[in-house]
Amino acid sequence: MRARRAVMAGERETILRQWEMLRRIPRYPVKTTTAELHASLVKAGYQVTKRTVERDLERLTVPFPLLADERSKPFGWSWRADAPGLTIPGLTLSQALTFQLVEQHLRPLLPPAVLAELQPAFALAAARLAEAGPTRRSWVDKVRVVSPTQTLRVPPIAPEVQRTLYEALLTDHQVQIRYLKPGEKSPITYEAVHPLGLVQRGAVLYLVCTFFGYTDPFLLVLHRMKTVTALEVPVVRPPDFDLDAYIASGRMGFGEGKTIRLELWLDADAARHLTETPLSEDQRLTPTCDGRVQVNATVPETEQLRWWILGFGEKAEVVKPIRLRKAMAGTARNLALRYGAEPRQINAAGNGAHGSIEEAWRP
DNA sequence: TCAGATGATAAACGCCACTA
DNA sequence: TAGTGGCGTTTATCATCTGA
Repeated sequence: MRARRAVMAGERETILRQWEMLRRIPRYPVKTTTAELHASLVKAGYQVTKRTVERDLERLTVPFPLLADERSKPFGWSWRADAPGLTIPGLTLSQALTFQLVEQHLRPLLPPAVLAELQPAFALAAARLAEAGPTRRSWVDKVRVVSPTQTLRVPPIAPEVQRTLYEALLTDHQVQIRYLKPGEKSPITYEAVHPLGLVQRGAVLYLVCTFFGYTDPFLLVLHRMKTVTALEVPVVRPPDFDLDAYIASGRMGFGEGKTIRLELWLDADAARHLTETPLSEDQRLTPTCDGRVQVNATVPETEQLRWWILGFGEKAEVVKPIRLRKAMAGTARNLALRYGAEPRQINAAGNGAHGSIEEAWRP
């Protein structure tokens, strides 16, 4: 009886040690050696010989997808690249769901190498949701992220371009980019581009970068890049550059980084959502005498702001700044011209007739 | 200067004895 | 009886030497 108990204690020790070993073996292409594993286990308090580690590895290769690179000594041990993750305790349903959401929505932003590393976790999450049964599996069908604006198709990005650029961004190295500007027939070459950040805006991925020795950040669109070549030269970051501050300045909305004090009159129903999702920290909403709502807020002056206001149609009226009001009035005039003309007239005249419609429109 | 030979060292593995 | 340590053998790698 006492002997059996001692054997069981030994078995438990062996299982714990082998479990520790499995945790210490990296995923391919990273490898570890028997000596490294042995040193690591000894450090963790498992006083065994290297010979035992060798035997353990040999045994574990049968039930687990382990690889031994025997092309040279010492052998390199690793988990197979496609091996499922080894996690105890297993993923909870909410963790599995989170992984699925991450996979769906961050895939365009994650470097291919990072995605490859996370692939086993994604597979584990999918398996966890699948094994939860039909009722729980429907979780996946119950959660969606939708765009508040018109959905556009994602433009294709060359995998090699994306891989090289992400790698350079991760390791802070300069790149050479062949870039096809819209309307151009042949690409131009930017010799030494300093990647500073990556921003997804709707369906488009932008590289925030500097080049030509300028410190003012510039935007390049990933799907217009024809080739990206990594350079062995470190990135020089502008000392005061901050990606969050850059985005907050409104540059991603195609502005000049200026802010304006906006006064906008909105129909009450159109203004309702601003009570829950304000335009800015200092936003003020004031009812007007004609039943509308006066919105005052400090916002970046961008094209995106104009598109947002135009999206309300006749329900929005810009009061201040005057410059923006005039721009909106101009857009409205042109719209009235377009919609006032018969489609046949537009086809015949190319851009339509103006006279009577121009006169009929009163700001 | 370079290719081949040689020796030292390290790693892998087989085998045997011990132990709980 | 399974797990382990330890020893001997085999093999690979690397540094050094030698001769063309």
